[in-house]
Amino acid sequence: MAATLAGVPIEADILIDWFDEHGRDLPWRHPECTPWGVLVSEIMLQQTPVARVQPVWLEWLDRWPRPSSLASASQGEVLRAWGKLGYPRRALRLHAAASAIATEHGDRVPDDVDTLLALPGIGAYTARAVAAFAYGKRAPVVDTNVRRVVARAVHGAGDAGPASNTRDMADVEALLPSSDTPAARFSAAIMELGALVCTARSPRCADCPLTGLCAWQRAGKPAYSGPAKPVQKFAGTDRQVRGLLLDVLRNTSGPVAKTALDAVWSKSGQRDRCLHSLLEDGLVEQTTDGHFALPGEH
DNA sequence: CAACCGTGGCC
DNA sequence: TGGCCAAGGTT
Repeated sequence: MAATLAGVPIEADILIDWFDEHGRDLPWRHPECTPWGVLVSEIMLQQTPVARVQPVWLEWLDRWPRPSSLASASQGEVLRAWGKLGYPRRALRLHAAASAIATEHGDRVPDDVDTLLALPGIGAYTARAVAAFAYGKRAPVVDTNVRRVVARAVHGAGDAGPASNTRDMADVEALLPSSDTPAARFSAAIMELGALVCTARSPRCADCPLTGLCAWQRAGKPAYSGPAKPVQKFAGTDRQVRGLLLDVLRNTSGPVAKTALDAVWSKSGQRDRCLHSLLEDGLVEQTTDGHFALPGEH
């Protein structure tokens, strides 16, 4: 079934040629972008769209051009600069990763997957994305875009089922060109195809370079028939409340009294639970006089 | 493996 | 309007 795409060099070239012509001009793809810049982009892009990441990324690289410069900032400064990208624990983990890189790796982002995996906030996807995009290495880079393209083009399914790291990486491994540079370009290309053409909602099959090779296309584009994808609620959840609490601290220069935090959510039980969880996560600190502040800002 | 962790835009 | 979706990771 995967035989149509098993002739790797041809399909890889098709995708790479398409990417050369249609890939977006993103700052972290510029030749002068450092591995550190690539790492910062990958962390910011975890579950956050490119359009919101780009301006923040530019500020960060200007302000903290090396891991050691970010490591020198306080956690509060980092959380403020993170702004509303979401999932602020990513900012803290990136700060911690920067410290480890500065002190244990000579201020140079590691280039091998296993070393990258040992850093906070870097998982299976990000480690391989950095190896591929920052260092031009051959590694199966599997994100939501790649999983969708493989599900369709290779397996003929309408969409990817539940993620299975081992299986998904094996699928991509089988498509990857054998040498480093083409493999890294292929990884960027297939991800970009999923982002721009083979999209989740209304894929633009008419613009797809794989039309004719795509198993889903040849099967008549059957609808997705796998298990229903879990829907993440947001309104009313702790995630919303934590976000509201943190937003107060981001928008205030110094420590705030608890009454200021009490104003953002009416349910006191949930409010307090969320404040405690933020304290436990190190996203908020309490001052000696009982006020609350971003970590390291008092 | 499932649940949890922010935020905003789109159809 | 509200569910879906967005370059995941950790527990």
